[in-house]
Amino acid sequence: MELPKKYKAGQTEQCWRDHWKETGVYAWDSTRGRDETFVVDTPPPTVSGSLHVGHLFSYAHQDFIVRYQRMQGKNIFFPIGWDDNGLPTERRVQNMYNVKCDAHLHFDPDLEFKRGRKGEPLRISRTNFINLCDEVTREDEEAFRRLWTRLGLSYDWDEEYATINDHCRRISQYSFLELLEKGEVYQAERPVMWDIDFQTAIAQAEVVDKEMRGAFHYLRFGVQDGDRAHVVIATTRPELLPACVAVLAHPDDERYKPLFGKKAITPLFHAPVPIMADPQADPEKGTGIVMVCTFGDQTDVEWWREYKLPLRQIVGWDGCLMPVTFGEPGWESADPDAANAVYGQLAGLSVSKAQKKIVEIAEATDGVLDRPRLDITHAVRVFDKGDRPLELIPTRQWFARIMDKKEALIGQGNKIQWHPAFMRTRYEHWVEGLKEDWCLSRQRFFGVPIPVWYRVDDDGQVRYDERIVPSADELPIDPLDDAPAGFTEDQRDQPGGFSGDPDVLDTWATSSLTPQIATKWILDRERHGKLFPMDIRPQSHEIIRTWAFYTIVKAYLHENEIPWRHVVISGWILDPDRKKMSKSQGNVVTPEPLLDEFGADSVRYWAARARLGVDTAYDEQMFRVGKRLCTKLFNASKFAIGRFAGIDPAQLGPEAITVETDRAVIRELRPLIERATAAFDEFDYAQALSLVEDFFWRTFCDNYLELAKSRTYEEELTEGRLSAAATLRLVHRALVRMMAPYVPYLTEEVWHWCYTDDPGMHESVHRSPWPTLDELAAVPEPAGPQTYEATIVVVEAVRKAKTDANLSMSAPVKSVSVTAKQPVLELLGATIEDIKGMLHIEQAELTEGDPGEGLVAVQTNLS
RNA sequence: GGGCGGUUAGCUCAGUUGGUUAGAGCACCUGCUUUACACGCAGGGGGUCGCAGGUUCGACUCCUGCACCGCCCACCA
Repeated sequence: MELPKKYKAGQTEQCWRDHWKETGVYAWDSTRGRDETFVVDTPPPTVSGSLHVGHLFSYAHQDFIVRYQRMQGKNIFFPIGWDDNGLPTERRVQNMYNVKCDAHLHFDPDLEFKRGRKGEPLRISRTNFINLCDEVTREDEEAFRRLWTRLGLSYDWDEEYATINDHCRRISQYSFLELLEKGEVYQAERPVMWDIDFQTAIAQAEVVDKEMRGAFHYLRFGVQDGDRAHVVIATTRPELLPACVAVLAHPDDERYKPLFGKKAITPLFHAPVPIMADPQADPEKGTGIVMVCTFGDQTDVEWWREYKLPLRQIVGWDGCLMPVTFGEPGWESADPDAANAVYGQLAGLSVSKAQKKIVEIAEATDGVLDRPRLDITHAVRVFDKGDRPLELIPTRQWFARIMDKKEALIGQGNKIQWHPAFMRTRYEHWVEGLKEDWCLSRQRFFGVPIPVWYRVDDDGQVRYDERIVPSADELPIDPLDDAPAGFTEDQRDQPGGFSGDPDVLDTWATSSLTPQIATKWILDRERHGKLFPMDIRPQSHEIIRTWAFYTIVKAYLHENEIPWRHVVISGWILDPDRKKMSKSQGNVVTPEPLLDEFGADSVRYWAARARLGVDTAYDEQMFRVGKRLCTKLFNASKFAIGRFAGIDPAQLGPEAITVETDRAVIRELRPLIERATAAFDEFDYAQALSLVEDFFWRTFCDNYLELAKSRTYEEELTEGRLSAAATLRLVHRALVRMMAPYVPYLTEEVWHWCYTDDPGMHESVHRSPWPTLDELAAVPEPAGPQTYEATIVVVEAVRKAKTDANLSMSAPVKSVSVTAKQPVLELLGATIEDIKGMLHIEQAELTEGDPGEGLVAVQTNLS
């Protein structure tokens, strides 16, 4: 056999990719049982984002675990999907094609689109829009597919899905309908968190804090029938003054006690509002008395509900102030003309402009402002994909009941093993901190339509309480394009007809079903039963509150189950300044050039060095280290295999291992296998790698290969040469397999040089069994436990002597005298010939005696 | 404000249930063309393990407090 001279990663990778594809080495076997199957709930990457090295990192982690499990004989279910629905894609499609989705339009199958079209945005139906999104994401998916394949991720590509395809829509809509049927999903009209740019409701999980500049404005409210003329209220939202419905202070607050039960008069709008006592009012904040508006913040909503205050909504869906008229019912004012004169200047303005305007007006009006404003910086709530602060706007939305299940959901979290374990706490705290039911509906387009129609009564009013739902076998449907059974399209939005729900589901409502999507759930209950609950969910920590949480919710609501037994959490890749890599930060490193330069195996090595849950600073040096390991493995393999290649494998069984040095190194291999296996069983691929790498480099290459080398060059097929050859084969074959999860290309290459036909092994290293102690059981233990250690002590002493004399390792040594106590001396007697051969020692003298400190005392005589 | 992580060599990180002299890789220094590999080999320098207490025969490891860094959550009149 002619082995290649140099290791070239790029050339071999493509060859093995093709080979794996042809042989179906990563395919799931649907006939095998659940207990011998390892099931992964793979995260479907958001395809509209840009690719960066962080992707390689966490996806490699999953693959290490999966490849180990596969070598443990497990039937692997490792699907891959693409998360393509959602806002980022919508935005890109709108810009690319200059289109705008209009939910009132109908699907036009003949519509054609051109990129970069000028002029007014073309209004198109939801179905047309979704098709367009679908088209665009297909290109992105291709980029991911190429990258994942290059990285050597061992997916079963037959299980590929995309969250917007018919299958996912079917599963997602079915989930919604089943929960509706169970009463776990309901519709309600209530104030919800609302993004004024995307003009949609959002859920608590999508809210983030953002530091923004603001100011306290001190407004003088009049007091009816009071001893004092006014109270001063501090507010950061003066533009909401027209929406003020009450004024509150703490019941024990002496400053305001006398005012409770009386009415305050709002400045500028002259609206009488009740002054009430409430323990939630904090005397320390602002001036200790607060105005309740519909709605400034979550507490306003609570007070509004508790005290059944009237609704005075002024902020519309677009974040602009709506027209209202003071003096009309619900808009009391002691001076409607003055109020309307002021409000007339605000109506139509955005909240931020309205704020500026009302402050101007207040400044120009006597007795409104009590003192100059106080500039502050404070955190406000914004949509995680948005920019401007959220508003609370009363709208009709769909919700899933989760508030009544917090305890149960924490219980579900406790049944799951989290890796690292402390990540469970994040989950728990998130569930404990939930404030509202999960808002499921979004006023968006590229998503899974809510599969509901409503009756329209004879007066043309939509009757939201009279729902029409499709049957399971009709799914997926789009209620804006499909008519419900028993109706025809011309009855849409007509008196006596029907109307389709215009909204789509939260993307998480679909993403939370990745297990059910992959198992095919309702479509194939038997298959679902074989795969669910799954074994692991790999993901990153920032989506514990979304993806992990919602998936646990769905599994609980549908089947009262946990979705998976383990959650494994990867850390982030940070840039060298320890900032998270993200497109918006402009600090991303694109992955393809790295794969070109270092090869997939080296990049995987870099990923494998990082433990679960630990953020890692990007360091290109690690790719070089990985590449070095690959080169070393290549060269050592070439050498080791070359030393036994000409010998009939039948002669190289465990019974051939007769020399003490060989038995000693195999004794060292045993704990390595045990410890690496234990680490991998805990998903600690980083620890396993560190153990294997250390053994490979130091014990195998630096020491054992050199010790055995002289015997392997013996001309006759002596017992010593046979023993060395058998040991090289046994140890090397184990090490290649233990490195296979990390460096799949190179190990497959090496495997194919000589191990494919071994009994008990597989054609592919990736289907060959992970090493076990059983493989070594037939090799006897060395005479004593310290053979290897004592031998290395001697070797190191002689090496040091050579180095101190600035000599080459091949320089001859006249003599070495070794002093040790009897049992150790005897062990050394069995390996001394190897030591002599390794270090070119002419004469060695073993003397019984006290070595002083240490196991062995060594005296080296160089010349 | 609450919580969760972290703080070990110049850098990046290991350190198994407390037990000799705290490890690795990178970087640095010295030497070595040695028939697998100079992408290598051999050797070396470099750390009072964030700070202060405590428990213990013994603490990087356990407890308490503090400081700093990161993250999560909350507040945000």
